[in-house]
Amino acid sequence: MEKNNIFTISEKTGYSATTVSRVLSGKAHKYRISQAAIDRITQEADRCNYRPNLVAQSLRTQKSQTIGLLVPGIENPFFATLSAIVIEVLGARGYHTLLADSGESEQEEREALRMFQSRSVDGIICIPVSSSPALHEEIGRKIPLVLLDRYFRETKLSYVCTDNYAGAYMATEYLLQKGYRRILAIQGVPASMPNQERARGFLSAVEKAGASGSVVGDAFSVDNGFRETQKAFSASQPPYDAIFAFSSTILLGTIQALRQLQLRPLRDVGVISFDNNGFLDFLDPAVTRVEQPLREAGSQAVETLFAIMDARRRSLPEPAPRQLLIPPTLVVRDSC
Amino acid sequence: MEKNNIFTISEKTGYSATTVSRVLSGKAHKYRISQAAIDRITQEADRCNYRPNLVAQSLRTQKSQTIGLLVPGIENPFFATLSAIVIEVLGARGYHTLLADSGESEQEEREALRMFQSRSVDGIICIPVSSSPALHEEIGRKIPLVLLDRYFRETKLSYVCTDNYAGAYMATEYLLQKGYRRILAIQGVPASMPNQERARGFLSAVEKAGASGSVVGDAFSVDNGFRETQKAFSASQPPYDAIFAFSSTILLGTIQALRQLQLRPLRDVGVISFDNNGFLDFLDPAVTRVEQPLREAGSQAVETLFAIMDARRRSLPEPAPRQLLIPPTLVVRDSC
DNA sequence: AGGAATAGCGCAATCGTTTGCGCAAACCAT
DNA sequence: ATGGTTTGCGCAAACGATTGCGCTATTCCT
Repeated sequence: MEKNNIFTISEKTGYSATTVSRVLSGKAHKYRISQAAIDRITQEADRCNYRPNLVAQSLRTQKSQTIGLLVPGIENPFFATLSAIVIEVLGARGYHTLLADSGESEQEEREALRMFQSRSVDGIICIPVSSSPALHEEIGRKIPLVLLDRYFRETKLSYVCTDNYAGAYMATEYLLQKGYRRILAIQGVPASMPNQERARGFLSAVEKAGASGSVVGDAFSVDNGFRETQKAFSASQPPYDAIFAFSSTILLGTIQALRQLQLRPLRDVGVISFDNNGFLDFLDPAVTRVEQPLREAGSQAVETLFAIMDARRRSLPEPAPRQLLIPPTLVVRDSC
Repeated sequence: MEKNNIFTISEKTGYSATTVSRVLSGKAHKYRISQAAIDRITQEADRCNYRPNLVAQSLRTQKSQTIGLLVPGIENPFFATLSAIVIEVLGARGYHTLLADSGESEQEEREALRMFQSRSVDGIICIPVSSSPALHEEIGRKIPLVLLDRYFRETKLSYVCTDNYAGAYMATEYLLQKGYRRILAIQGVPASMPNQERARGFLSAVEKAGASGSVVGDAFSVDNGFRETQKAFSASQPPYDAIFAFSSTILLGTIQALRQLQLRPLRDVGVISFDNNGFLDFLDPAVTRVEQPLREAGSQAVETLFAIMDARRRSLPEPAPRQLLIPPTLVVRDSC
């Protein structure tokens, strides 16, 4: 395992480490290095298969070509897809991704953010867990940071999120238009912003139409969907004619419960869901749903991050935070 | 953004940077630092909220507390779950994860591995894409490396994979035992090792029972499942009474095709699948399947990696490669 | 009292790059 | 010949930590 750095190349070629560095980092022209030197050095570099030590490079330049991505649970297909997109888009720009998973724990989130800092990542994309923006804002002052998918109500931080209000409103309107009048919405974590917005959208659509609707539940889980559905539909005369599941996990619980109760989606009760999940097409009937434009969101987040990074690099005045709400789309299938 | 390193702490406290470093990296006792110094230094460190610069630390110690994880597509729920587990287990050991996604491209895989090297990660866990082990073995000589989920037939590298042969054999036996005699297996990428093993397991079970079976298809995709199913079952007297899908994506295609052909799983044709995917429980009927023990695999991979890292650290003779095939389990549901 | 042992700490080199400055040689014009 | 540019390159100081070695007091032992 002989070493292999700019000094070894320097010795072999007779040029100084400085010149070697300049050639190999592509600054040859800027420093007017002769063609002869360039040729000799690059030739030797290939020969010994030289790769710059990125750690040393980072230390010196204070840039790591790395972005920290913090997600609350990569096993969730929603976050997995989003991560894949972010990683891909970053890769296309020559950046690597340090991925941390907070597992929905505020504690873990704090640690991950600190770790990103210690590691001097060049930027952070974060799907936050905590309810207070304090830490994020503190970190955001030092390192460019963009929130993704979730945001804080009052914050100067940039974010890119789904317009959950609009999505829920749209879904509810669709149900109403189809003739459903008594709608049960099963929500996820009540404290989370996306959930609140969905609830708000749902309720305002219901109210506007003068229909009746209630919001129940407390987690983005299959279990929660199951329990709430069972509770609501075990009466012989259920007070609802449709269900709006605020996530695909909730939906699955709902489906399971309905099946147990011998009720069929569409025929006995209208069903609509939130979330992208190709799998919903394979249920019978396929489930009508509100889909978030993940690719759009992921690349906008990266875009926004790079804008901030760029401004800081040139020490321009920080641009106004870019706070994007991307409208989701209604994917119509056969469940209502 | 005032800086905040061992020198600033050194100045504030009057101790040398050396002592500060020793205290803050927990080596105080080893170097017999006085309690007074320890107290003063840690106090100052908290006060200014000091975090060691991990980049500098890595450069000096040649350890990064980072593992490179290379997956062929994080948006695939299977890899997403596996990644989540690996990340979690690594985190519990105090390691961070640099995640790269090869997107099933050999080119990307090469670059990612090189990048890991430049970054001096302490170890690599890789779900490989390429068919030749050459590069992996080269890298593996320099950096501890473990293959996960896929492996190379003749290699000295350690790996942890599902015993796909056993899994397919088990599934096929189950079908046979249920009375199915003419089984269609729809496979994924024929060149990939897991696929070959599944095919082998399927065929040998069929042969042993003297039943009839064929293997068709060429991709782990919904589309492939759809096409092959349609092709095989559009005749009025289909030559098969059961389908074995080699992945859950293939299965979905199959379900779709059957639905179009007005055939029902279980009633008209037995269906069994490979892969973990909780969603399979929500199809109607729920799909019987061969599930891989992902948690087991993920943590065994980490375990194995650390064993190699440990041996190298103490420059012990490299232990014999650990090559694990983990038996999957049959999850019985209602589709056959 | 004299020497050895120990406790407590610091010097300076090191990891591999980058970069501000400056220096010598070559070239050009007067 | 003189002075001014331009060309091509190298010195040495960073970046922020770690660590082998050694130095000075103090304590201990006989």
